Amino acid sequence: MRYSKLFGKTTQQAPADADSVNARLLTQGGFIQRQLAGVYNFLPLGLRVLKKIQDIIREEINAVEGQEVLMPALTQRENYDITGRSALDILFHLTGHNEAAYVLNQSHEEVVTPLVQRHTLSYRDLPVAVYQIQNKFRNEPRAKSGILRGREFNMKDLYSFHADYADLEAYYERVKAAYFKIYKRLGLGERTVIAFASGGSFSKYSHEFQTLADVGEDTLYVCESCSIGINKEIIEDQKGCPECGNEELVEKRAIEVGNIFKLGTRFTEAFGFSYTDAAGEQKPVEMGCYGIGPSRIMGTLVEVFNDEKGIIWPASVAPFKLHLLTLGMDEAVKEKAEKLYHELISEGVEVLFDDRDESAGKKLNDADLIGIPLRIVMSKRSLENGGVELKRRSEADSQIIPLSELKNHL
RNA sequence: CGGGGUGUAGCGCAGUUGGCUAGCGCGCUUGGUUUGGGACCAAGAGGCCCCGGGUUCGAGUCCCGGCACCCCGACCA
Repeated sequence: MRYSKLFGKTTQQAPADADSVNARLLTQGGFIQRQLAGVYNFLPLGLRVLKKIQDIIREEINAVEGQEVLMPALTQRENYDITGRSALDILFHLTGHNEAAYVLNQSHEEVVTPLVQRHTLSYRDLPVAVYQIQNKFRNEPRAKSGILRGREFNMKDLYSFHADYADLEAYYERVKAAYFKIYKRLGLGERTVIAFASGGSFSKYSHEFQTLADVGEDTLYVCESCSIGINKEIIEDQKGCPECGNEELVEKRAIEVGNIFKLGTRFTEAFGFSYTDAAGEQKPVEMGCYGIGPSRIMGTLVEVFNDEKGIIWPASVAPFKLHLLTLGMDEAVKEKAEKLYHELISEGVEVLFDDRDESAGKKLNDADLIGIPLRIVMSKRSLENGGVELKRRSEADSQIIPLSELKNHL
């Protein structure tokens, strides 16, 4: 991609309404554009990052036999009346023709349960797990912190259905393990802990995945030897670490980046979702749900990986693999850079090529702001020194390498 | 839902004891000179001053009403 043609450029001026580091840097970098409080446009650069996050999640959920579907955002209110959730404050309500009552889904239990029910009659159809990556709508009393807490936000939600509770528990552990893999691949593994939170009706606890960060809205009590946290909601009931009993818990701020629940029969019973077992008997279906918000992950990454110059993306989610730029007006240099750009593209390397006739300061600062992990500068000076300058965004020093060695650094 | 605040050029803002042709910085356009950490000179373009009423010789400015948005708090299966 040529930066000169990219839709969504950097801006030097921070937006007046940016209330957080992620909102400011993502907006200035040309990744997102605020529509209204808690609702954002994703520009090409931002969408590339979001898709990479989604793809990592998708791969790991596919690996635990989740099957991807796409459910509607719009649903008849009746489904929420059935489960008793239509009075939820966060639910957006709409009215259609003839006063028909609709809601925008804040979560999809009310859609997925009858959907799976329609296709699951026998024990032979169980277990089954379906998921989607789609936008959720929550009428938050106050949206805040850029894309960390939106009124419309992107979410991966997985739902599993089981013939008995033991099978649900076994699958729940598999998803838990998949989640750890996901955070590791996203570069968040080291600072993300699993936390015990209130469980709802059928299990003592649910589990949250919490990334430790000062900007976080949640207060956690962390056992540093087990990397386990306890949510503030339940600290009264839970004395000490549930794993090792350690009572020396450290208070920390964290961003909730995932949440998994054993729902039991809370929703399946409401819809009368049962199945016929091998003996011909009707049995209740046990259900679990598992969420991760890719857009919130994106915001979290910016909160955690930045410096005074801008974003420092982990390689796994960076919008491009390398940022190539020329300095100076020398025509021979420009031609050589064009040639390199075409070579890289033909080899399938994701490259952002800043081909603009801009000053060195502007181009280098833009590269720092955008935060692509690897920066390649080609200039008269670099060529005289034997090649191109290579610099990692996460490191202070650069080095000159011969063009022929560039591939070894990708 | 309480409390506070803001709507003026693409962005950030000034102008508000009523008064001239509504300004500044950045950005944008054109030409020229530049090019290793946000260059310089020159010439330009760009405004329903949130909306609707009212007062007045005269309203961005005052009054009434509305709308939108932002921040803090409460809230966040």
